[in-house]
Amino acid sequence: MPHQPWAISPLQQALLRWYQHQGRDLPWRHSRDAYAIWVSEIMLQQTQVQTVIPYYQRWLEHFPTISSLAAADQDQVLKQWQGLGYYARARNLHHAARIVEADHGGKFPEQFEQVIALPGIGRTTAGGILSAAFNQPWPILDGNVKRVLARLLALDRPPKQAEAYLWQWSEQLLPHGQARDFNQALMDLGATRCTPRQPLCHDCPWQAHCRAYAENKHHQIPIKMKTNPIPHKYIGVAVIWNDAGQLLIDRRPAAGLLGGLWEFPGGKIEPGETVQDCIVREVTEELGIAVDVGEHLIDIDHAYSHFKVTLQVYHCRHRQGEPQPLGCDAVRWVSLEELDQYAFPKANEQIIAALRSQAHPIDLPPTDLPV
DNA sequence: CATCCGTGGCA
DNA sequence: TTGCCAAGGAT
Repeated sequence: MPHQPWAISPLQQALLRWYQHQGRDLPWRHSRDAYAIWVSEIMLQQTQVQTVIPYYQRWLEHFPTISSLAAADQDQVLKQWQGLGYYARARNLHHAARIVEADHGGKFPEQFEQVIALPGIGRTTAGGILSAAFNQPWPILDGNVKRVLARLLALDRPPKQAEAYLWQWSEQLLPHGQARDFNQALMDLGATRCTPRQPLCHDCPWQAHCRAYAENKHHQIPIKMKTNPIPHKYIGVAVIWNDAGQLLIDRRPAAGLLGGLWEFPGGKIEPGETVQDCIVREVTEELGIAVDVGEHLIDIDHAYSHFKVTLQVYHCRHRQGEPQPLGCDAVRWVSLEELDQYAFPKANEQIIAALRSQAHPIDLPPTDLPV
């Protein structure tokens, strides 16, 4: 802590002055509602501002209060989050809203210990909410702040390996009484000037204070960690039709990858297995039904955070057995029109688009698909 | 403490 | 086309 926490250093003043004129005008900055700011902070985790803005607006129209969110069911919540990714954020936000409703009378807590105890809220998000909503002097250390501080200090190792040190600096730099603006200013600096590639040092309020710039190292800092190659998986996916022209979808288990989202059934193609074999095996294991595999619909390449997939999607005809949720949470027959009501992963949206643009169930051969 | 967890934009 | 990167948290 500085000896005089009320005094503003030239470093702090340069940033605050810059923010006053060059700071971004973002929707959540017009609000002091802790809930609205909370929603923005969760959506902004690992996600860029321009991606978040339309989701943020729609979310607050749909769930304007903590109570309305707490009262919603998980399918509604995930439908509003569909396409944003990292779906545990939505599940945790929903869960936390119910905790606030039950334990805090529906009012977002103002004590740090109570805030950080909520699921999905860590130290940075708690500090972000409490500083933005109530101007409380809690520091933050998100990706922007890590990069800005790494350059300011000419950090000689990856920020990940110096978290405690960077937290100390974030705390030490924070002017009490102006925590709201200062934290927002730090993030704006990282997002608009001190960018990952080609930082705009000529237009940076901290140029004169920046050690990386002084040493001409701003292009090499922050130092990167070496990344491991990611695996590629091949997945057989079944678009299963019944005689009523409906499609079979299942809901993924609540935990793990894409938890709680609906999908077209399928699974990993094992070594030495054809796609058709894989699909027949998977629907037997996961749903307890027999299908005939028909025409190829589409191949979809998709990259997740730690592996890549190719989905090989085939039309199928339901032959035998009542679908059961053996390897999933739920199963349902739905019409093509009803698919809109369910939250699907991005890669599955392309399947739906292909179905809408290409085949209509009435046009499919009813009984004599090649096996 | 390393790994898991989505998606879009960019060079 | 491919890899990197972005307002992190949970386990």
